[in-house]
Amino acid sequence: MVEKIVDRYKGKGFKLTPQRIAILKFLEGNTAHPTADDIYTEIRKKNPTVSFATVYNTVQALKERGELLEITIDPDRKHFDPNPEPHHHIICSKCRKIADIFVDYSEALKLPEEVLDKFSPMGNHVDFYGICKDCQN
Amino acid sequence: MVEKIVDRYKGKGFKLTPQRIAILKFLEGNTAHPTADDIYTEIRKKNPTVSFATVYNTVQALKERGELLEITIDPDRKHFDPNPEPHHHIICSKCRKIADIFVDYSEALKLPEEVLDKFSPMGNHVDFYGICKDCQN
DNA sequence: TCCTATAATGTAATTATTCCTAATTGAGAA
DNA sequence: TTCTCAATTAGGAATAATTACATTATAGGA
Repeated sequence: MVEKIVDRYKGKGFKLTPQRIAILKFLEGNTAHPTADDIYTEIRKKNPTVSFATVYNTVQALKERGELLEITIDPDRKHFDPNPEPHHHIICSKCRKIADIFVDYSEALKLPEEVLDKFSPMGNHVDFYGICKDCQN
Repeated sequence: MVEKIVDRYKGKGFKLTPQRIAILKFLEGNTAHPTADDIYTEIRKKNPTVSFATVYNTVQALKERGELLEITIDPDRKHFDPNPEPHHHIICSKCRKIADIFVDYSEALKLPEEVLDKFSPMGNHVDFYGICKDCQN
């Protein structure tokens, strides 16, 4: 797994450090939509000196490379999604759990003329709100 | 205008104070999607003693009554929309301006079975991203 | 192995928001 | 109109999330 990560970033102007590798390993295939604090807390278990600054620096660097999405569905904090494929999310209004929605709605999401007169659209994201089964008891 | 506001809230368990009336007046018909700070700054011009706590208390109370929407499209700060009708938004990635989109996409926004197995959806909101004409120069 | 640009760290600073509490006040009851 | 009390206020302190910065360390190419 580390080799895969090394291969992926080798010679791409992305300096691989133990801290970054730890963060990348944690994010790899992670569908839990962690917050910065989630990442920090997890990484600290094995790398107790990693700072928040490094976590934020790294997610920022990944965002700029288009390899990480910043999710704004939760008004309380940012969540991150290491799956950069365009997709959507649903959040449980009670426990704040977030799940992925892999449906391409772009055909349906047409904008009216009066908006197109004022904006050139570049993308979209659908927030769904609901209650998860776990919270319905 | 003040009379309209008084009529609307009279006897509804929502205590009308001068501060709240000032905030309500500012929000009435406001399509600029102000932040808490925008509201605070504006209200302070005529009511220099109003505090942030009052602004937050008031938007919270309005949110709970379903008269105000909290917009999460901007990762940097919350914006508020005094139009409680379900609608969507587009934000300019450069100047952060937000505009309303009055289109009902709910017919198209169906969720796949595997999501419905885990969540009972209650609503949705579409974030559009783009560049506004003002910023294209 | 050496060099250098880049990254990490720790801390301080910012920003956004919430909490706390004593004092005040709106609005219904008398 | 006056009284009463629960709701609301101001203001500052507390919290949380994020960013900035100066210094130190190190990854990775020469």
